[in-house]
Amino acid sequence: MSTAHGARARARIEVTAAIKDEARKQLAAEGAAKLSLRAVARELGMVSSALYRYFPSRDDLLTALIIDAYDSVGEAAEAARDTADAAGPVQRWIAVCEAVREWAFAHPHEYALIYGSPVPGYIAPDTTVPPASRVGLVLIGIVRDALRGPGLTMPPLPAELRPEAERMAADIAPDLPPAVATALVAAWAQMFGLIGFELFGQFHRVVEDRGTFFRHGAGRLAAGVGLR
Amino acid sequence: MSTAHGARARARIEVTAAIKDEARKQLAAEGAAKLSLRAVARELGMVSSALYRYFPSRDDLLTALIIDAYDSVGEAAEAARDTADAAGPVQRWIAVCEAVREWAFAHPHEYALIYGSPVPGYIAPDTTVPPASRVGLVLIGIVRDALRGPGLTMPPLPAELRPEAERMAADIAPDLPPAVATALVAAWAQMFGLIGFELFGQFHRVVEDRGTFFRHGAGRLAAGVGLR
DNA sequence: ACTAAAAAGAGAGCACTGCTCTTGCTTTGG
DNA sequence: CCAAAGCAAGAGCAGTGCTCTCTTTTTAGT
Repeated sequence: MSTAHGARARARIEVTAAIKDEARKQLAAEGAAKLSLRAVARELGMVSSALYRYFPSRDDLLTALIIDAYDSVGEAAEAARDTADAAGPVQRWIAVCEAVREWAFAHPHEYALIYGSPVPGYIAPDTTVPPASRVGLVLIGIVRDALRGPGLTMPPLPAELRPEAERMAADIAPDLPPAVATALVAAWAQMFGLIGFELFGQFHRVVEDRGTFFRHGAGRLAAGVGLR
Repeated sequence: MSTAHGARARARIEVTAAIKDEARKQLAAEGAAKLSLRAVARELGMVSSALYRYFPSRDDLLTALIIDAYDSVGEAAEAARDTADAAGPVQRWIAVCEAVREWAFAHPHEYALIYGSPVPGYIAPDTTVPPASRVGLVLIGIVRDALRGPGLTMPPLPAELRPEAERMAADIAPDLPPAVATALVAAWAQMFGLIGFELFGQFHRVVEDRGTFFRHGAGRLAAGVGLR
């Protein structure tokens, strides 16, 4: 077991969690750029150098927060999918999109951390890949179900894109037609375009009734993938 | 004239430009977070406090760079529109999208500055609004031209979105049908979703032939607005 | 059960940051 | 011609990430 190694290992887990919690608090309050190791340590009543026993650098702390954020938004998407279980594919798609949007507005700085500009010089380790895929996998699942249920309207696929479309489909969802997989990836990115523009203020003085606007946009994305 | 105020005013303009140039250099090299007033001053052979005569704070320098970046990408979009003058609306739309994408990859840190996460605590002054509108205005212009030329396929507009759609159209392009204006705003945000995801590494191990993928995506956005 | 090794905390220190304040010098305009 | 405004320089403050050394505590092997 992981608790087999006595009191020290247990303490380590607790301290690590406390550091992440405090860091998340500061992240939510001030954003990633103002997240300070020294401030975290100060708040926890420890000296700054002691913190380096748990996270070798500020970037490592950020990486931990990034993974947690991906898991958090992924969980929100999965929960929305499960709640809208009985509804049709389009309704479930929209429900998931709205859940992601709501998560983004509840955790703006964490959203910025994972979907905004990457911290300069920072390179995400491969550890972040699986958590980062969760939202995409939810969307893939909805389309997959639709394929076995009411079917899909096949999106267009020009000849020049066919090789890449087949490669992508084989990579991310071998049971989906290449045209659908391609449209899905595009819709996935476009959804975050809508959310990001709204969250980062680009809709200022442009869109007012943003909830309705987004709901309609999400529906059109679903149509673009072929859901009906 | 602006040169009426003698040598001192001229020097001020030159020094201001030199500061912005050096700042842009550092921005391109290391990103906004590592842009340091002291380093800029050092490189220019002046002491850091002297720089505050030109920009009252780091944020003010960033604001100047943001405005320049918006103007730069706007200019790129306008140039692409003018070059593709003879082509049809869809071709011109795609040309503009590709120009924006190319600008983004030529100036990744400037792109992150204006379309990525806003600097925490930073609030964009209204001075940035007109430059920020230029890309959108180019897209509006293409759709407007299409309306007077080959016509448009009207995008769907649900009843619940009609009031907001009419508000938006009146605000940004009174000569466009509300359904078109709404689809246009969405397509505008979605295009930056595609570009941002590619630029910020979300397509890592997902999309390989990204140029072809984007070209097709831009075309589908055009279709979503009703261009044909 | 004892001891060598590993882990953890504390503190000082380095090089850097944004920003302020004071002190002189130079250009400008009445 | 001379006061006023503009500008540069330097010192200094409070903060940052990170490293190094020193001491104490806990673990693990014989």
